[in-house]
Amino acid sequence: MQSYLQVLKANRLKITPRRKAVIDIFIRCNYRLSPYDVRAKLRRKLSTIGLPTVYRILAELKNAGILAQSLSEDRQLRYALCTLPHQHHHHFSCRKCKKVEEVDFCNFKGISRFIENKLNAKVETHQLQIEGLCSKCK
Amino acid sequence: MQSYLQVLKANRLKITPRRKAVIDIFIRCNYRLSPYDVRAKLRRKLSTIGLPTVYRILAELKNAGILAQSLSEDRQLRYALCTLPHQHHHHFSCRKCKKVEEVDFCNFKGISRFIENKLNAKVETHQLQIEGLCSKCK
DNA sequence: GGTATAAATAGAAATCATTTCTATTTACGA
DNA sequence: TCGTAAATAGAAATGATTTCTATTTATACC
Ligand SMILES: [Mn+2]
Ligand SMILES: [Mn+2]
Ligand SMILES: [Zn+2]
Ligand SMILES: [Zn+2]
Repeated sequence: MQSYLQVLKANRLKITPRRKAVIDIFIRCNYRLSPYDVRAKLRRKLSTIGLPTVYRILAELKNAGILAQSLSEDRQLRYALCTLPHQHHHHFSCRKCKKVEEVDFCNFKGISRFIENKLNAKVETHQLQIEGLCSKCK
Repeated sequence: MQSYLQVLKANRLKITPRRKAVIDIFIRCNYRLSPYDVRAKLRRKLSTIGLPTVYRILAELKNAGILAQSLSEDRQLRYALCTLPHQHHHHFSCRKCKKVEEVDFCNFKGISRFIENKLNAKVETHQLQIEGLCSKCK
């Protein structure tokens, strides 16, 4: 937690009970959570928290590199902790329990070369979502 | 166009002016289009077309394998023609002009093995979006 | 420890892409 | 040509997300 508070400071975000509580949720269990999920969990500790506050904090933590944002199949927002914020990598999430794990590996160069050769295009970004069953759920 | 009408029949979708017009748009220029984009183009040919009709036809064509669905950065729906519906592949789209091109190649096995070994998980699906600048725009 | 100030928050309200509903029209098999 | 299920238009609803504004709070400075 301490290091996350440093990140908040580095991003000029004040250390508030709401922000600490959101980070704490993800530290305890790193699953893909919707803003509603996060609020439900927050309500156990904080008597009140507005949904706009949840949305804002999640976006701030994403911008600070603490959370990774993704979209679920129903196109709604999901967030999970990202513990490798400064290196290029991807995330694996379990279809059943929604657990998220880091995939500190990317073999995208092959496709990139393929595209640059065959289409004569310039590849700039790629976005990969990997799903399956985690070790417990499979 | 003829072969697309076959696909409609195979999917028990009636051949209507609306559906033909939508397919025609994508055949003429294969770009990532939003439902609004599609309607704007349709209006040049068809006096009236309801937005719900556009949404429904796009979803039907996606289910029939004619269109590929994706999400833009603002999380809204986009569609483009998919000319390789029965083989696993990905799509490259130009950030500037939105042109979409098939990427008939996937080197996902490496990451998949990495995950199955390191996380002891079972990988089931992956979803890859590749963006950059096409040959004309770069 | 005060205090000033900008940042953060709650709650209500707005936004707007997408979906649902229903009456009418249309494609097409018999 | 006709009957019928499918397709459509237009209005309305939905619901996740964002905006707005008055109030509260964290913290830099003394
Ligand atoms: Mn990560
Ligand atoms: Mn394709
Ligand atoms: Zn699991
Ligand atoms: Zn281009």
